[in-house]
Amino acid sequence: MKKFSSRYSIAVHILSLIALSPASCTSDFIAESVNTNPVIIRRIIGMLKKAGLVHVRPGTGGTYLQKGLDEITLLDVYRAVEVADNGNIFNCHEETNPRCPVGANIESVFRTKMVQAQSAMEQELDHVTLKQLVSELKEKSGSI
Amino acid sequence: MKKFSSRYSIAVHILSLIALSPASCTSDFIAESVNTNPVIIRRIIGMLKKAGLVHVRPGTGGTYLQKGLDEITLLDVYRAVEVADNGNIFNCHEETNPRCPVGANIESVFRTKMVQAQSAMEQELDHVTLKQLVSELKEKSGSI
DNA sequence: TCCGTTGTAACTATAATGATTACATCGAGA
DNA sequence: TCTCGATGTAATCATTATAGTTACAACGGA
Repeated sequence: MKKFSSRYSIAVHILSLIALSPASCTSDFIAESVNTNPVIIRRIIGMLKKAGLVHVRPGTGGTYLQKGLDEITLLDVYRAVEVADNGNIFNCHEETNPRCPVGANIESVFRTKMVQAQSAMEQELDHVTLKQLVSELKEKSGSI
Repeated sequence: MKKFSSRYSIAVHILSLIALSPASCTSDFIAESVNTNPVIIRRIIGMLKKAGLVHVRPGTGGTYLQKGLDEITLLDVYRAVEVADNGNIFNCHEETNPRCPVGANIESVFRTKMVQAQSAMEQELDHVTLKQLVSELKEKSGSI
């Protein structure tokens, strides 16, 4: 199947870099760490900006977190870059046959279950702050 | 972003139909309730068969559940039709810069968090059996 | 044997993703 | 003020998953 795009992991990567070295974070620098094109980085930063997570000074730039590291959760980042129209990650086929007892009711029953499952996932994401994640990165790298 | 395909909801639809009226379940009949092409149905039934959830008699057909209704959970169905190579729904960008403290460690840290979130979702799916779901369908439709 | 059904292959259209080039614009510093 | 480095964004392209459709071989009960 189709997974989530790598936008999400890249967004977390970007925010971690900003948290650790706010000075030198140009899109070129970040792109080198992520190993992709600077435009990809700028696009994702644009989403993070729109979500109010970072502030960017145009021109000779500079990107800063707009909240504290412990105020940003993985759910915030997820919502910033992986937004479906209504937020539901589970698709349900529509326009089923209304004269069939299953076709008439499958959508509402199925959706209810999926909302519960998705909520469970999002709660997990909401429990992890960027602060925790960055401190784990520091541990692993030993330095910095 | 990209949602899960509608294969999943269609698979649940198919299994519900089989549970309710095992006799008349040809792919044409099911396709009419789902409102799609019979080939789509046959493809999905093929996946359910491969997962050991149903048994199909070729030729002048007939499709039957291979387990009890209360032995099949929404997680079983999910795994039958929405399988990613390694089962992970969250993608992580790879080949990051190993000389960067973030690039070198982001993948393992990120993956750990995502596995937890995904597990929470799958546990929810595992708690719902087809039996429950079908009984809710019956309630809603009043009849059958 | 006949006919309805399944099992698949092949093809098309659509959409999301990721990469890339190009360029207008901004703003700090010389 | 002018230059230069950086951002913001449009446009294009290749790749991939999904969904729909046609076509046809093969199966098996009546």
